[in-house]
Amino acid sequence: MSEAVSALALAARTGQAGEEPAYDLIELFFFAYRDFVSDPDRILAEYGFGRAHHRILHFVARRPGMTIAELLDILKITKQSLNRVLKELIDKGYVEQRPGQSDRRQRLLWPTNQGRELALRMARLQTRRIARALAGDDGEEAIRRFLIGMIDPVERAKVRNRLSGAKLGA
Amino acid sequence: MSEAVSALALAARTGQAGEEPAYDLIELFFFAYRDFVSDPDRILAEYGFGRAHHRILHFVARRPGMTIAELLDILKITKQSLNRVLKELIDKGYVEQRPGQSDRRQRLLWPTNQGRELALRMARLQTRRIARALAGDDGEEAIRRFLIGMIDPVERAKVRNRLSGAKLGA
DNA sequence: GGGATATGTCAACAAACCTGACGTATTCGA
DNA sequence: TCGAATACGTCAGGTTTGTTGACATATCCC
Repeated sequence: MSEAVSALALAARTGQAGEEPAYDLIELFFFAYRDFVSDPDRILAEYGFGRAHHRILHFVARRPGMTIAELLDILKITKQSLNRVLKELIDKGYVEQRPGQSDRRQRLLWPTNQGRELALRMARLQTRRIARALAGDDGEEAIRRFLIGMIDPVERAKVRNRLSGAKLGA
Repeated sequence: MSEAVSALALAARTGQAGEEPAYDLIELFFFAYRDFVSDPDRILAEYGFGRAHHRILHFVARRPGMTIAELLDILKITKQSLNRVLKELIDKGYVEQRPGQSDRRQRLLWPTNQGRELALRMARLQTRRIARALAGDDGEEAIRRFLIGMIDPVERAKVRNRLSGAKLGA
């Protein structure tokens, strides 16, 4: 047990990383993500939605009252790209727009009940997969640290704020 | 230390998963993957390639002599979709096709030197990110278990075989 | 009042996926 | 040995989701 640190983590520490690429982790990450997004895909198909709809709905449901600008910064896509998909979610009654209180140029995004339910349904499915992956394991904190570490340093602070501040923006 | 098991892992154990969705892990996974694939994106742009090229080249470089069928099973896309991108990689000299020895219907895929180098360049970049994420952490095995657990059960055995058998198929 | 900001929109295009149908070469089993 | 199954390629057309560039509108702030 407690078998010191892996060669990779050690290499990172000493600064001499990159002898042998971490092929297994690279591929595991690919396979894990491939299947992770396949869960919601099945539900979305029932509604005639795609992955883009899921991403938007998820963040709107999690952070009610978000601005367009913040959503763009999270998704890293253009506003034209966002708008096409967002419009469908609004037309079909999953998301609503309300003018900002302090700044009336903003059109804050809110989930409808329908939207909240759909988002929750997909989150539950993904949670089931995560729970299964964690079953009987006590390394959850290590995983959290790892995932945070995978994020661009510049983005990391933003993500932390978003995670802790979620749902409080309401 | 050794602070028992998380609520989520516990819920998975006891079978009563899914009270509260694991929003933080869901989102961390999204952000981590978003940035993970952005590394190779920059390199690919130099060559006029996209993410699809990367995935194909990666697996061909890792498992020289792979069949089309196996690649399709890994990527979970249609052969028409694969072929368009694969053709470009062949035309530009990053991948070669050779008839199978035992079964001459097969057109086995091999990386060229050029292809191997490009694949390695991107793998190194992703490894650097992974090494940074693991720096000073001893939870690498927990992460590996987690990622494997995220994969569809049916696929898991295949992935295990692929990981351990990689590069031996040559 | 005028510039910056937040957002929307029109148009054209590209990457990367899809379905469906059909063709060819090769293998394998009755 | 012949016919079905398999491995792969390809033609055609469609969808989703991203892009760039340009321009319009409403609001805020100095």
